[in-house]
Amino acid sequence: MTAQRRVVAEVLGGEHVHFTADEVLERATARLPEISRATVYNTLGELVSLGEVIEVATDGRAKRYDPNAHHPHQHLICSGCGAIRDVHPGGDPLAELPASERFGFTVSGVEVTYRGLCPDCARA
Amino acid sequence: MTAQRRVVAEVLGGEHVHFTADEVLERATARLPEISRATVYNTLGELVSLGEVIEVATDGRAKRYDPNAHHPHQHLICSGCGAIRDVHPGGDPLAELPASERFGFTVSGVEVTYRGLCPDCARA
DNA sequence: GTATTGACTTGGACTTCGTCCATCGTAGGA
DNA sequence: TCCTACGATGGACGAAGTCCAAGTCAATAC
Repeated sequence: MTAQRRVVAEVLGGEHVHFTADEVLERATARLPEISRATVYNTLGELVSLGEVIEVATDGRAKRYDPNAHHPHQHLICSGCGAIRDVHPGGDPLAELPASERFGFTVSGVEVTYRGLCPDCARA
Repeated sequence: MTAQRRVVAEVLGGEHVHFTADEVLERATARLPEISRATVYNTLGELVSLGEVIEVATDGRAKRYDPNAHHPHQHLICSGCGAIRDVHPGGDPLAELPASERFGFTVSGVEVTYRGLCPDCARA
C-alpha cells in the first residue's frame, strides 16, 4: 500500500460517486501533486480486479468507477448530462435468461442500464 | 441514397452480425475501394438515428453496430473474445424499476448485457 | 553498512476510436 | 451549359487509455 494507492482509494471513498479516471486523477493530484496518470489507471485496474470498484461504461464516453461494489445495484444514466444514479430494481435479471438462450456460454454476470433524462435535462 | 450508403447498408444486411465500424469499413472497402472512413461513420450515425441500427457499447473497445433493430433483444458478450450473441430473456426489465427508484427521471429505455465466456474461451 | 532485488511510480510516446473540417465531385435544376 | 447544394474525401485533430524504459524506494541478503 503506497501513498499513491491510498490517495486513489480515498478519492473513491464516498459511496455515491461515479468519477471518470480523469476526475480521479484530478482529485488525487490535489492531494499528491506528483501522482501520474499511469499510476491512477494501474490502481483503478487493481481495485477493479480485486472487486472493490466497478467499472461503468457510459456509452462512448470515459468509463466511470463506482466504489459501491459490495451492494448489488444497477445504473440509471441521464442521456443528456451523463449523470448516474444507483438503482435497485426488483427481480433477478440473471434468472430471466433461460438455458436455451445461453448458447453454451458460462454466464457470470449481468448489467442492467436504464437510460432516460434527469429532471433538469427533461425540463430543458 | 448514394452508392456509398447503399454499400454500408448492404454490409449490415445480415440479421446476426455485430460489426465494429472498422469491420464495416473493411467490408465496404472491398466493394467500393474509395469509400472513406468519415463516410462510414456518417452513414452509421444516420442509420442509428433512423432507428435502423443499434449501437452496442462493448466495454471500452470499439462500438458495434447491430442491424437487428426491429426485434427487441438483449446481448450476451464473451469476456474473452468479445463475441456477441442476441438473446431474448423473459420479463420486462423496465417494469422492474419502481417509481421510487426513478428519482424523477423520464426513463426511456433499458439495456441488459449478460457477460460470460463462450464455449471456446471457457475451454481455453 | 552496503549491495541486491523486486515492486511500484513516473512521464512520455504510442494506439485506438472517433470527430471535425476544408476541399472536391457530381447530379439535378435554371 | 452553368450553378448550386449535398454528399464524399482524407487528413488533421482530440479523447481515452495503454505501454515501456528508466527512476525510486524499501526490504532483504551478504
